[in-house]
Amino acid sequence: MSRPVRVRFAPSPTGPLHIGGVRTALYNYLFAKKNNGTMILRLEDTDQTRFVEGAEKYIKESLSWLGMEIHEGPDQGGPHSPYRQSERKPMYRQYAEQLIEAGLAYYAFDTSEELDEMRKRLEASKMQPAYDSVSRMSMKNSLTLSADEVKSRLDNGDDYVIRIKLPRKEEVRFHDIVRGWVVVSTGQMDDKVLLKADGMPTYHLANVVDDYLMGISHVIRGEEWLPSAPLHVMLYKFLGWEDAMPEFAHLPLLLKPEGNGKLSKRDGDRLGFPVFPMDWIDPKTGDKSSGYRESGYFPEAVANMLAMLGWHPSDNRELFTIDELIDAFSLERVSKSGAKFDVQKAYWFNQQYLQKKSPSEVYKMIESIVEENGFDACQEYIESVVVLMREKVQFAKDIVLQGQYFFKDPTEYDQTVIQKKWKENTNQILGDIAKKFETLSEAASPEEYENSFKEACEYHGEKPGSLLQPLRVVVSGQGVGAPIWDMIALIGRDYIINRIQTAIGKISFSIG
RNA sequence: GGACCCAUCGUCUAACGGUUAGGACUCAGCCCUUUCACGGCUGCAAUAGGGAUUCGAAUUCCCUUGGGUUCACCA
Repeated sequence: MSRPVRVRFAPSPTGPLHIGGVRTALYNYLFAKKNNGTMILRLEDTDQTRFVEGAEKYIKESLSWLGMEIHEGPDQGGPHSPYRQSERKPMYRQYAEQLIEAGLAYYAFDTSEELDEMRKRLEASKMQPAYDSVSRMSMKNSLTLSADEVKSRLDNGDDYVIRIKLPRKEEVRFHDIVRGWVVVSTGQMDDKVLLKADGMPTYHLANVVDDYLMGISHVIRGEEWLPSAPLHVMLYKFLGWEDAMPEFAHLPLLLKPEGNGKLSKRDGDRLGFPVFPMDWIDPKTGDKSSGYRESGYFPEAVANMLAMLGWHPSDNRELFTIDELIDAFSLERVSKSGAKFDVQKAYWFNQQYLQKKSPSEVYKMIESIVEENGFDACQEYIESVVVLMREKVQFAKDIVLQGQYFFKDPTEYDQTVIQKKWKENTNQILGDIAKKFETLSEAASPEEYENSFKEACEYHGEKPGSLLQPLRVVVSGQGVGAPIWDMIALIGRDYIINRIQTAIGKISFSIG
């Protein structure tokens, strides 16, 4: 009961880390930190055919971007090095052989053609196409072949795999922290391969052996592993490690926002939101998948959002820093059902974090965007823009993109506002407003601009409200934007006067 | 298809067997701001269906339906 909490995140470096995988990592991390435990990163790279250049680096960078620290792993080392399964290859065979000696596993020499044939045959007779306690007796393995033939095949160097020998009918039951008791009969399972012909272990063997060797106390992983969990339980039993078996927690899946099924790479492309934590360029095809980081999301916002997709505290709180998540997290409050991803909610989370950031933090994020757009402004000016624009946008970059008028004169003017608000004398009044502004000092306050504006309106007998939108359009080109007087004061008297004069030369009143 | 998992507003979710079934996102309206946004208030909106147990069921049990995962020498 009181053994130290040791959890692992065990991705396969076959591509970019999926956002669902990120959430699995996050839950592992939160659980570890909550219980003063250890977070281990283990690379499950036993399939040499699926190795993808850069995937391991991508995984580590993603975790680090989101603020998850790894306590033991390929980079930080640890008492159970190495942490890449390919480098642990020699360790697995002995356990497979131990099972053979105990009569709990066997050699199988079937070719893939023979396996296909067997499956087709069983399917044709409406049986489950499984390599199980029944069908194994008609295959080429150390259960059916004579001891001499097995030995000669082995000595001969023939290809073989090692399969687990499951009892014909036995109930396997285990407890899952999020799902309760799960019961499956071995009659429904098949004799899975443990050691492949290339000498590498399959996931099942490697996973169980490593979890045992590394003292893993809790296996927290996606629900897609639930069907193979009984096999893992059998392996613990067969290897005599029942007492050290970790507790299981199978997490609900992240589902498509619309329609059915698991969230996939294509959904992001189609619906316009990232499915990956960071940008990823496929080294083979060159295809680019966009990530949260490059899309302008804050790592805290992404972590917060992910945490709330499948977990919920006992109160109604939704905004949590990582430390607060650690404090509040518990596996018992993870939900059972899959969660559909909601883009709107993701925007909302990001917006909430944007509001909390200090101007200088936001400045750092958008500095490069200002430059990329060819704008020239000092930090102080940009930070003032941040203060005025921050509440209107969901992403920091939109401060620049939607507030371009802070950095350059408008070249186009919102036509719908012009059509709606312009009257014969509008240009004339705007011109008078510009003249009023000329009497102000260069460092005039927002209030002074506002008063001058009101005086001009009054002089013409116009309600200020009817000129407010036109003024905004000639100054910014847009019908909506930052608070107008603050905006004008920040841009500066001479620029504003110039903009008004340029605009009234371009905009003409027309009836209809 | 077999096995397993799941089922509360459109979405994420809350609710010791006793609540007018709560919150958040979205949407609509109002207030604030002489615009927009933020914020505040209000509204729309759910226990998949059927049985059983119980004084009482969203909550326990069974069936149906629906959805999901998984059935490789991939993880």
